[in-house]
Amino acid sequence: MPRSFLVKKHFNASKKPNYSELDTHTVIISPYLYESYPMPVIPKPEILTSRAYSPITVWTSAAPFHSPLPGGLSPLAGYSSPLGRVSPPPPSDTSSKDHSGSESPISDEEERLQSKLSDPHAIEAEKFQCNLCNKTYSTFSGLAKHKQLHCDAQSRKSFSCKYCDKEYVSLGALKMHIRTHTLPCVCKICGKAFSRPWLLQGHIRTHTGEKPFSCPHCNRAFADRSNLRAHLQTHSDVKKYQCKNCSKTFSRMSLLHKHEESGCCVAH
DNA sequence: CTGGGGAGGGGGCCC
DNA sequence: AGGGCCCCCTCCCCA
Repeated sequence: MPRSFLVKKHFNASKKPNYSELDTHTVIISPYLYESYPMPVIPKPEILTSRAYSPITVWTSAAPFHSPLPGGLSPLAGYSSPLGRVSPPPPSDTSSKDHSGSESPISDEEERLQSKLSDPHAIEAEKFQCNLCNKTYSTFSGLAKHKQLHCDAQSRKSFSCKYCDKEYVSLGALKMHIRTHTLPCVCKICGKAFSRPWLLQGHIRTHTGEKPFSCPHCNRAFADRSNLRAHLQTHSDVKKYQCKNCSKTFSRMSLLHKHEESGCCVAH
């Protein structure tokens, strides 16, 4: 079943937002790709190594998340996701690895400045100087503005997405993320749009029926390597995901979650 | 209800 | 720096 609600269709180009700064050109896969596909080769059977599985991942608040953004850098107000899926407000997105959700404590610099403010002699003795670029300002507000617009942002290497509230440490990572909003890779056959070319190529296999990933145990074939990997779990006596209470193993984390939600953990 | 397949998303690593 | 690829994950559907 097509999951069209997950992707954006660019049927009407006039409705495409103007992402002039970071947008990438729309990628149209060459017709040759629709006609002939290089057959990926699996050199050897994929055997998943069992590893310790911790069913509950706890994202600690160790990593500081500096939330205040200058007005010009704040996420677009009222932006609605083009993905169709209506998401809850970002702060509730606890699954994201990019958000710790914790507020950073007052920085040393802020503390120093606050102590200055409480000490008039200190204010008189020296100008307000940026500890990063050594620029001096006659007023605290001037320094604060400078730091907010310049040095703090640079020192954090914080690149904020203008379509959501995610932040990245590099421009490259931000550009990669923005593709998930702009979806520049469009399927020539059905018009579905994807963030990356290889996602589009995987989608094209749904049209061609190509299944280059074969199971070495049962000769089933899959169009997606991840799905083959999940399938291989079904051949294993001991599955990858284990219930910490009853030790029953499952081939997928979702099945383990269902098992736990069904009351196993309560029963013990 | 459970297990599994299909389809797709996102971050990280490597070249 | 950017693209390709890999891995892990999620969601939906169906037998």
